[in-house]
Amino acid sequence: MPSHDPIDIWLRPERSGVGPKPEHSRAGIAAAAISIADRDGLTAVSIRRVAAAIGAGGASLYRYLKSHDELIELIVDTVSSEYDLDPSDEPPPIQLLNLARQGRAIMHRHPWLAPLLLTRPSMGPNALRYLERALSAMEPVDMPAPAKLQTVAMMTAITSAFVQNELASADSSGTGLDGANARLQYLSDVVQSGNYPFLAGALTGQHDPERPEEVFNSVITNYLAGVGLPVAVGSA
Amino acid sequence: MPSHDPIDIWLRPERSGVGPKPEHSRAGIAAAAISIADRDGLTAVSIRRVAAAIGAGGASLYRYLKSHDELIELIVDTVSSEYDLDPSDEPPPIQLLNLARQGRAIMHRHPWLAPLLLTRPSMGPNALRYLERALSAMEPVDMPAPAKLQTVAMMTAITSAFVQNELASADSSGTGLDGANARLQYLSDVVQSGNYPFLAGALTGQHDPERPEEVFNSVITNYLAGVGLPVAVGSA
DNA sequence: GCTTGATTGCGATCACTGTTCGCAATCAAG
DNA sequence: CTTGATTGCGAACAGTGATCGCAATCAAGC
Repeated sequence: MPSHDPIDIWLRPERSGVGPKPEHSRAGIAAAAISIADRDGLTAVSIRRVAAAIGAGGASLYRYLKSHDELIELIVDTVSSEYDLDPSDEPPPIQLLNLARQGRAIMHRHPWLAPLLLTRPSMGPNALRYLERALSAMEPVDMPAPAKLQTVAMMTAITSAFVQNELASADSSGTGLDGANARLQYLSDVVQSGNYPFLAGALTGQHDPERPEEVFNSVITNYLAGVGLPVAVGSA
Repeated sequence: MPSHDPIDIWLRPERSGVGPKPEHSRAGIAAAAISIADRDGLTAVSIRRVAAAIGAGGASLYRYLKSHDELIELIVDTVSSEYDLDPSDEPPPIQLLNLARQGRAIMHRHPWLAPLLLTRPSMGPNALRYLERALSAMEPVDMPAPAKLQTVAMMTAITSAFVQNELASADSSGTGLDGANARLQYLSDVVQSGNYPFLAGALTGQHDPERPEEVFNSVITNYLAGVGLPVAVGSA
């Protein structure tokens, strides 16, 4: 019966102006939730914890949000405001690459973001501004508009996937204690079992210290070139 | 303090052979959990529901799994057995594309899979077999082994991202009732607001009925070509 | 054959979670 | 100054992951 879509939070006005003044705001709630997520992970972002962080009772948050899903929607859109969307006159692929690199930076700042961006549509005002900016960057490109939309969506999806890979491998090599021990033990077993010769070779070969930044650039550039936006020439 | 990594499930033997015979098995648990996830979504896969599905008490599952995370790890690896990994003598990019297409099919069969594959490492035996198979397909390719690993990881990541996009847009256009109404209402507002002219154009332009299958093929092919595996020539 | 001890099944329980309800307090509108 | 919508929130409910303790089981050792 109630549609409780994660979207209509953007249709509902924040205040209604009749009752007592709200003691909090969506922005404040979002800020508290983001700081909790940054410090303790996304699962720590519960209604009660966020409420406690702004000095409110648990049930009070439901005066500002209809559900926990809307809280997530809210923080996703809020961090999307960290994009610098100033116009530029560089060629389209360069502009898109720039947007993707900003996205990567934001996802590194907020490690919980990357998974969310892939799972949900995310249609808040900041996400819309981002989309609009990307589409305006592709204005001179000869391509049907829906295809442009698809291209942007795929680019951010690839970015998110790339960052998730980065974060996952950073985790496994990070602590060096309990987690890494079990993992190394396991992989060592895998290598020594002899059942996976190629994998063994790939795991024993030492990593080149290749800059992930460069790898990311080439991944995005390659994708864009594949859909018809080479960095060299601006039009098809 | 206990390491409860989601990995050591693969190090632990399933049985210990002393006490009474277990009434269930990891395979049975996995099958029940997968069927629940397929029907009611991933969030419905709770310890108690899976236990009830196999006719067991809630706490009994902890004799087979150390945590809910391990249950997820288990079902992810179990559906990974749906890959057909028979060897082939086709050129490497073709083989990789074939693997990616199988991955897409599996993720369509199990809509909860795509998000999971991106979030977790997933190092179970079936995942390892898949990796080994992909690496063996790239044997003739002149590329450092760790880079090959990265390439495979990125390919499955892109596949997962692509499928998540597919599933998300299928959802929004599917039911036509409560959800779609709010979404259409919202997008209509966005278009009519005039704040997002490019977005408005992209949304009003009608979708080409382009086959998603073809789009997927070209996305993967483009990526592979970008990392140095064009479909035309097999070696660098 | 019997004892021993590890192992299974599981009801009860704890600490959480999202969410709803009801009620007192507030404050703009008429 | 009354009215009525709105806020804040304690209490409660259903479900979650996880732990503990105990009865039942069953292979190994004597």
